[in-house]
Amino acid sequence: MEQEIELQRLAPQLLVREKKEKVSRLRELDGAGPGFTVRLAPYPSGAPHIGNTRMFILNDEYARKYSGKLLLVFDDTIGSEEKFPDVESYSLIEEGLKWLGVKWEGVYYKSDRLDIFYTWAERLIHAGIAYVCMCDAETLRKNREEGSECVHRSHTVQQNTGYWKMMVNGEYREGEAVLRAKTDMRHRNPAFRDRVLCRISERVHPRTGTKYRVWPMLEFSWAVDDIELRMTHVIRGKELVMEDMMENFIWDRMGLKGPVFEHFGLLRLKGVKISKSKSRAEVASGAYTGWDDPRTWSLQSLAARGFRPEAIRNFILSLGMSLADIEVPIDSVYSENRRLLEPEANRYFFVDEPQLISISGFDGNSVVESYLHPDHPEKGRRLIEAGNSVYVSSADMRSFGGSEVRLKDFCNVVLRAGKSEFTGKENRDLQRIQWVPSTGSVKCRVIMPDGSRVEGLAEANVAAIPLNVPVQFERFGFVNPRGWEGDAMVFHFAHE
RNA sequence: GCUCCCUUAGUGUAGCGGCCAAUCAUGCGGGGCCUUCGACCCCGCGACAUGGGUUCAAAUCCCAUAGGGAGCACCA
Repeated sequence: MEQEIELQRLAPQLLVREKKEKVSRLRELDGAGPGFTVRLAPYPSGAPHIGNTRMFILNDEYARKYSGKLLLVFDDTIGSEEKFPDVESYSLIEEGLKWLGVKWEGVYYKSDRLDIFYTWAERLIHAGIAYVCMCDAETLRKNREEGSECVHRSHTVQQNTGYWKMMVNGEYREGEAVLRAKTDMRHRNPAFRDRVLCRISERVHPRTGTKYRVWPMLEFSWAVDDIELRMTHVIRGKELVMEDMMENFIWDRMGLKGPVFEHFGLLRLKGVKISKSKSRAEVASGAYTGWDDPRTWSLQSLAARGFRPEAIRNFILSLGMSLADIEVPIDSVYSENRRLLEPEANRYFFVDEPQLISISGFDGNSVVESYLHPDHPEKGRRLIEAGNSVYVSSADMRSFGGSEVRLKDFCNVVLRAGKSEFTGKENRDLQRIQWVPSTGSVKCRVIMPDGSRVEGLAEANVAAIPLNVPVQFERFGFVNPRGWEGDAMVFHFAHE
């Protein structure tokens, strides 16, 4: 402390703290340079949601950082009973990415590339790295547990080539045959013992119908496409590390060099439940308003709430590339967005659960003038016609009933249900509450993040505000005007 | 259970053998300002999981322990 005082006397300039750059720099990736190429691999089974944005933004951000390329590769293999591609998801994803400000060049579809996968499968068979296995799922599992090899493993290349042709030609039914990699049946990780590369599915694909029945597994399709599409890096969540091993195994055996793998840890948002399959069902049944329903947490729903894409990006970048699994409160996202909305959103009065009071001792009407934004007077003013009866919110009545409050910008009253006494117009340091006139106020319906609706009244000025430009309902929160339902104006609630 | 990963203030995060008496944001406490309980400004609080080792020197490298997470078989 003494030293600091001394330093202050001798060289005050040394004490001036430099404001560090706020932008969090992403760490450098190994081997990144000219030609840097990464890919985005969304699975088209619904709208993209906030949980998917980490992958989107990190890939986009690194592609920009290294002036590289970002390819959009729809990972639309056939999936499973629970997880299957659907046709409207493709455009939902592109729409979400555009909104997020992700820039990609080139769109690819795995479902267009089956012939390439087949060619590679044949190469693996010829190289003796892969074989057709006719064990049923149960037997396969049992053998893996025991580490024992089945008879199919020792078939010749010629036999496997024949079986493979039969698979592709439809001579086996779903579940009757798979293509497996000859990794090692005694590998320490049981899941790695002769993994399945391709399997048969008789489901209908939204893009290719029933044209193909043999579909690659994720890691095989990427072992192929990370080479074919010339990726230099793969940035993916760490839940996919085992897939790296499988891709590397294939490349090693074929004498190929693949991209550098980079991972980020799992991100959980505290207070956010996302279930894509549930959202999909509720959107389809009409229980949700659509993909803009806040309960989907889709990018469409965030846009509807008035989120700025930069807020999401700043939030994701603040987490960096850490491998640690983290749980971050959703409020962190809100505070990033508030930072952007606060200086811009105009202010209006809104009362939730309106309750009418009359003001005794106050005669006549007056016109109240308020700033659209208290910190930016240059944005102008708004006028509210005030009379001797107004609505206040029931919550304020409960909290402040009986005591003197200031009806903001208007007058002071002792707040009572029914008759409240006028106590003056001067601006004293009282609890301030919002209010709206008894006539001419606009009925509002605010859709909350949990899907519930808050009904209330807002000052008449809101009827004329542009849609989809977020405003602040003072002491209520930031809301985004979306349109009208009959005589009620509909808003989506962003956050406080 | 098996395989892999992680651990720095309440929550995130920077840190890559000496520049660390550890960064930034948020949070919390106090004060200021303002016609919002919002925003802004100022001051303060608060962390290297534990134990061993390597080294002249460890938040940083190695080992063990504890805690947390993920993956686990024909989903991506």
